[in-house]
Amino acid sequence: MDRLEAMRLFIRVAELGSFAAAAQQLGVARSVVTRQVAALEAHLGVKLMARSTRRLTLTSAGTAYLEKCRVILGLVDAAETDIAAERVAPRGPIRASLPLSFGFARLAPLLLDFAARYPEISLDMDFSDRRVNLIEEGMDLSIRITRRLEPGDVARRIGSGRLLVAAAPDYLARHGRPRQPADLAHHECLGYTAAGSQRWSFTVDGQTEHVPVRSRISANNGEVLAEAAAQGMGIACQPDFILARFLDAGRLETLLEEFPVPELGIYAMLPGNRQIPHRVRVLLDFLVEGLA
Amino acid sequence: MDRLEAMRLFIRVAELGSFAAAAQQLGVARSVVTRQVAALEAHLGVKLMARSTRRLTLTSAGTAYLEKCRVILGLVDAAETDIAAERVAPRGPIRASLPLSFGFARLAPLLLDFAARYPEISLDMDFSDRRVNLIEEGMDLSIRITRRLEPGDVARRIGSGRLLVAAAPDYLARHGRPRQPADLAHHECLGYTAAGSQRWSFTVDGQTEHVPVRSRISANNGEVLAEAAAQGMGIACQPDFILARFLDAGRLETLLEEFPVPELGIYAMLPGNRQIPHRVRVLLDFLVEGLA
DNA sequence: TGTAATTACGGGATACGTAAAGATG
DNA sequence: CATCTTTACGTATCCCGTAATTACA
Repeated sequence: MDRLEAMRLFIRVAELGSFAAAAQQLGVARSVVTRQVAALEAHLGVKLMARSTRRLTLTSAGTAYLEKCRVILGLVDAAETDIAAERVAPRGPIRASLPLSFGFARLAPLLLDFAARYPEISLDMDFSDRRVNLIEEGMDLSIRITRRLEPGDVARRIGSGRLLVAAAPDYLARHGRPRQPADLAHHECLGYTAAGSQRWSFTVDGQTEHVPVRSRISANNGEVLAEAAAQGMGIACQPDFILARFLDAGRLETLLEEFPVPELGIYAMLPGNRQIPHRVRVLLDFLVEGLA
Repeated sequence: MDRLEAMRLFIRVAELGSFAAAAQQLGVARSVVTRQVAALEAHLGVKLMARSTRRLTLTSAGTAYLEKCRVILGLVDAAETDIAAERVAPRGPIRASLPLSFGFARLAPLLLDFAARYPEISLDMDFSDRRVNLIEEGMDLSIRITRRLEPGDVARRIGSGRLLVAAAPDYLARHGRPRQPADLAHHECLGYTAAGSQRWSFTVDGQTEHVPVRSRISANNGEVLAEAAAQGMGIACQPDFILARFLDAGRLETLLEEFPVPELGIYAMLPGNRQIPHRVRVLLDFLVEGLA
């Protein structure tokens, strides 16, 4: 039984004081009203109204229930009205800051689809890897790929990634294949930024170990480092979505797979002090679905 | 579609992050869950969750709607829990004050039925016609028959009555039959209390007219006055429920029917300053139904 | 006796479960 | 390829509207 519909009928009957009038007003047969209200009463185990052919009176239970039905149906309608606002064609500009490498690797095709799908939204994308202060910059969102959020961050997780360690086949042929994380100390390691000493993290025997690695080359762009590794310049540790095409092409192969690297979260950092515009929520939904 | 059920499923899916888990937990087929959520989305015109075979994420609309669903279903459950309280067998004493005449005419059989129906309720009835102060007397209810309530009264209308003017056939044969209200001035009029001068009200040409009538006999008991009229002592103006058995027996016949007398309300006066006990509400419902 | 509520009943829509198909990691 | 979601499909159930029945003033 559809209880919401039954409640709607019950309210009308109570308001109009008549089954027949309620039936006519709602455009259904009289028997429907009778049965729905009777079913409601059966479900509750209580008579809601004392009826005769002439007069109709709510019982005390009916009076109490009537008010609750009004509240409930009001909330249902309100919820649907709010949802309806989500359906209007979103429009306006979205200013976003995206990591360059991630942007090219995964976001660009998605954003093209999005632009085609929502022609009324203009995208103002800043493909830089610098950290952006959302509020001062007036940005709507900034995508950040990180192991964990920091306290105070307001963000929505829109996807996941995993760091992989990989090198070119001929590099491995020349320098040997590392068998465990500690072996990396003897190799040129191509990680994110921060030249000189770095520490990469691995899970060894269920424990996270931080292994110091040597790196002479650094860059703030994963694509560049992946390309460097593919050319045999060293061992790269980069997210799967960056390495994917190199791996597919056979230019890189993964290493140390039995020592997993912590998962990366892909987050849309949001301004915490203002309402998220509808068009931004639409974009986020779109990205979540596209990155799934 | 049963939207409440769909909302319940949607909540479970969102909580468990899986259609299959929700289906198993609720003991329905997976396809049911899929269809219900899809139907909900179709009804709202919005995708509530982005799903893949591995990961399931609420959209922004879904997040907002989820909270509303929780509130709504919580209210529905609360309403049904409250109603359930109405089902427990009522018990305890009810102290009531009843007009003697009305009590005998109409209430006595109802109260007998009530006592049989609810053996755990004891009835402490004060059959007097004096006006009772509910609060000071500790009464649960006091039945009053009146044209209208006074400001500040707290009451529930439990029935209706109508004043009828009637006299015995042989009285009419001896004194003549009044044709209009003004004719009553020449008759002994048996009304409620207040001996000497009284005014009875009639509707004449759509206007309410107050007709002065003469009365030498008064009583605070309608049965007594009706009996007096039946014995040819005058013309009675009493509620239909009192005159009924005299009329049925042919001992009285009605007069001036084309001049209607205002309707009477039968009210259960209630204490306004405390909660009405469940057993009293049950009695009121019972009386409403019995008097309909 | 007439009006309103209820019940009976037949046809049609709807919803379920099983099972196959599709998608995804 | 294993798992989860979705779709296809046949069946059973439910629900509606018409019409007969009952209750009440």
